[in-house]
Amino acid sequence: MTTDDLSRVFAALADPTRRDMVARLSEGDATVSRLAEPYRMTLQAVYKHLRVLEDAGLVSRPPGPQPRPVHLEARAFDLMDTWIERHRRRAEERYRRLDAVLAQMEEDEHGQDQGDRHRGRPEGAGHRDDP
Amino acid sequence: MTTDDLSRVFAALADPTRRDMVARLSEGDATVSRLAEPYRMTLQAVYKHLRVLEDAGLVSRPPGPQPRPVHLEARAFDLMDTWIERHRRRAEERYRRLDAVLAQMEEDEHGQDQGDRHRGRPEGAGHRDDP
DNA sequence: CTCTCTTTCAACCTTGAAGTTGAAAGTAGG
DNA sequence: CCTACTTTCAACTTCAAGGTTGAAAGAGAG
Repeated sequence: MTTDDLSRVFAALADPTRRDMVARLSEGDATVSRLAEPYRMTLQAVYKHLRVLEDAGLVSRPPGPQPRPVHLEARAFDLMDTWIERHRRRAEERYRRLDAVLAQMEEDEHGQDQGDRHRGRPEGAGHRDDP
Repeated sequence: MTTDDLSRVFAALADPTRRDMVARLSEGDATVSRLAEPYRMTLQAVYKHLRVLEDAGLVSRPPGPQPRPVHLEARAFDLMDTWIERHRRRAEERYRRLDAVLAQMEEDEHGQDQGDRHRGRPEGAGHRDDP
């Protein structure tokens, strides 16, 4: 089911430790050992967290000489941002247009599936994250 | 460890099904059975997902008569939004001010822990999500 | 009252996430 | 070369997340 990009980003940020790492990296790149300092955790665990952030595209580590610094990829925020904004906007717009709400209520009460609002949904397979 | 609010919201949206539910709810409230239609999943599973969304504050279900509709709480997006924007901004600002980067590099090379940047972290307990 | 639909509770299974330990490669620098 | 630090690989534990089944309450409609 190759978890999609969005899922990876959200999941990555669902962990407080990882969020803290991102927060600190937003103030500047850092070596892993330096990054790991605050946490009561094995170094390997920190590397694991970094892998998750890396797989989500939130962080990069340029190849090369040994102490390779961790770098925040701020562009990775865009994915979430656009998703969130899209739906926030949809919801707010709907909230403003009262008529739409009323139409919805009528449709629901009459049970007539004549309304073309929620028709032809894919029924099971593909979701509709980013149409 | 009472997972904090942010973690709950991010975790809630880390699941494709749940994200799809939110996407559809952004177009209008819906009854649970209607919401459940597209998914190849037990009704109980859908209720579980709704519980997660509800606990995250992303969704509400007014008490009252039986088919209680599910409603998107668009305000719940604000939490994530401010978090994301805060760090995105920090990162971008840092990127613009080259001098800061240079100062950082010097500090790192000299190894002087005189910099008050990362000092006195709570060592494992409280993180610094929303100072 | 009874039948049906909605909603919830509980026990269970399976899988992945987060941590740990232990050990092995790389890559310096002395 | 040897020593130390960084990075990764692998096996193993613990526990919660997503699903399932089965059954029990609540609430409306006949």
